[in-house]
Amino acid sequence: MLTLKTIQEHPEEVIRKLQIKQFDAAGLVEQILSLDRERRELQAGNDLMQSELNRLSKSIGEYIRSGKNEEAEKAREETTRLKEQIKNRQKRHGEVEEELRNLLTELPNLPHDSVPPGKGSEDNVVVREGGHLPEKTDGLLPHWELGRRFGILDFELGNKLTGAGFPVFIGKGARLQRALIHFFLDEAIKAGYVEYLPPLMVNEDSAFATGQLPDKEGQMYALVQDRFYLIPTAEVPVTNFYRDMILDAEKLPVKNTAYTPCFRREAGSYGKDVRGLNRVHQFDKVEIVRIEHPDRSYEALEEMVHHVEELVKQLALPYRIVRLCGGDMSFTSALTYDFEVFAAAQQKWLEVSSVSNFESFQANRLKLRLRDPGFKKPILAHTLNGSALALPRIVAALLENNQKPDAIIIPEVLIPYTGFDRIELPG
RNA sequence: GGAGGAAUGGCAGAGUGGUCGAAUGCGGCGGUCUUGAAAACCGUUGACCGCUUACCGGCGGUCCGGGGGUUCGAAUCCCUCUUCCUCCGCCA
Repeated sequence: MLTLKTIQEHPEEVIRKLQIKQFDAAGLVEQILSLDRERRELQAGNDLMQSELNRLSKSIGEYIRSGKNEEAEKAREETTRLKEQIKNRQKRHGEVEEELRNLLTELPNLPHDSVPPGKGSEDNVVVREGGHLPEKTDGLLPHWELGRRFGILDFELGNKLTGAGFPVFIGKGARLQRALIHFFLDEAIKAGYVEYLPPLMVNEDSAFATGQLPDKEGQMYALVQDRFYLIPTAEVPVTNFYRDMILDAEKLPVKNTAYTPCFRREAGSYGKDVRGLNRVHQFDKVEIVRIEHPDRSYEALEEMVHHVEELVKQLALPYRIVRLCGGDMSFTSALTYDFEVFAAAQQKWLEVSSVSNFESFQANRLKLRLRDPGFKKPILAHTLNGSALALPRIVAALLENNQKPDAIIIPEVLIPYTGFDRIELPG
């Protein structure tokens, strides 16, 4: 959520910057500004009347204590009239405030100056590539075939238990999952992140604060009876730790990491790139989350990109880093880098990580602030997060890229975690 | 699941209808003293909204777990939800 102050002080800049995100904000901005004027007017009037009422109430007390019952009765009558007025105006004030809040939550975050213009993924800018693309790809099997052949991954079984998009990992396949999670967490801890194991369900307040509600409600699995939501990413619980908090600026940065399963309905995304592990409803992910001082959040973003890059490098996967264009960015992000790895059999780039700086957009909803001696009042913190990493597509690429006719070779860095260096055909 | 108790400022903890944003202690910040520090003493110490102001600031409003109610007036009374504690039952 943008702050009202930003909109009041730079309305034309807000409109111009949101154009880069392919968002026409002119109408909304105007509505917000006029509604805010109304809100302030109402409040000024209400405060005045409330002040008068408080004064009268006090005087009644004094009259009664000094035995002036007649005066007390007179003042009492006056308050009845005043109270009626206040009640009506307060109702309107409340409505205006709610409406204002609703409108504010409709505005996306402003893109950073370095965000390239563009409409969709074709306009994203590749900032760096690494690893080696496979030389020959003839005859390579896609990972869903490999999963079946090697007996490590079963989609039909998941279908039977739950439905499409809930794969079951078996034997060395399951072990590989666990190894990857362990490896990713160890690397994050080495880089100074504190590990958390949070709840996998959150309440409405949490879902609202990180922006899943109200817009992306349809993307989450809801537990209707208890009004909980299954988390679509660890970002939700781990960022919500800091809801309604004022942190000491000196105690920054906050660097947290968490492994969680993630649950996504993926409504409306059927039909394209959904085969196998490319898009599933439940998957494992290690997330990194940071809370930073506004002065150094972009420095932090670069550190996070570097961290994720080291992970894909160590896994020896061909990768590229793209800076998302305005039209392809998320609602809440100011700047996002996506990581893609190349899956040799599908001959496709698969997104495995998204690293973003939300600046103060998320902090404003969270009411996450910093006490900085340089400022009289608490200032909004900056929040960032990134996947480090999401498992299914990493597994897809590992299987496809490391396949031999009779085995799948495990990357060296994972062997201490898996306890084996290859997955062989079942006997 | 049953019975009882509780939720107050960064923390501890007083306050059971009016002058209470709230005693007191601790912590934090500033000062006196000191070569420096500690101790002691003095002062100060929340968030949000609005009006005002060149700035310092000033004025008004809201906030005592959340929501609703009673009352001229609520931290205090009533209803409701949430969380925590004690006891009993059940259970991994």
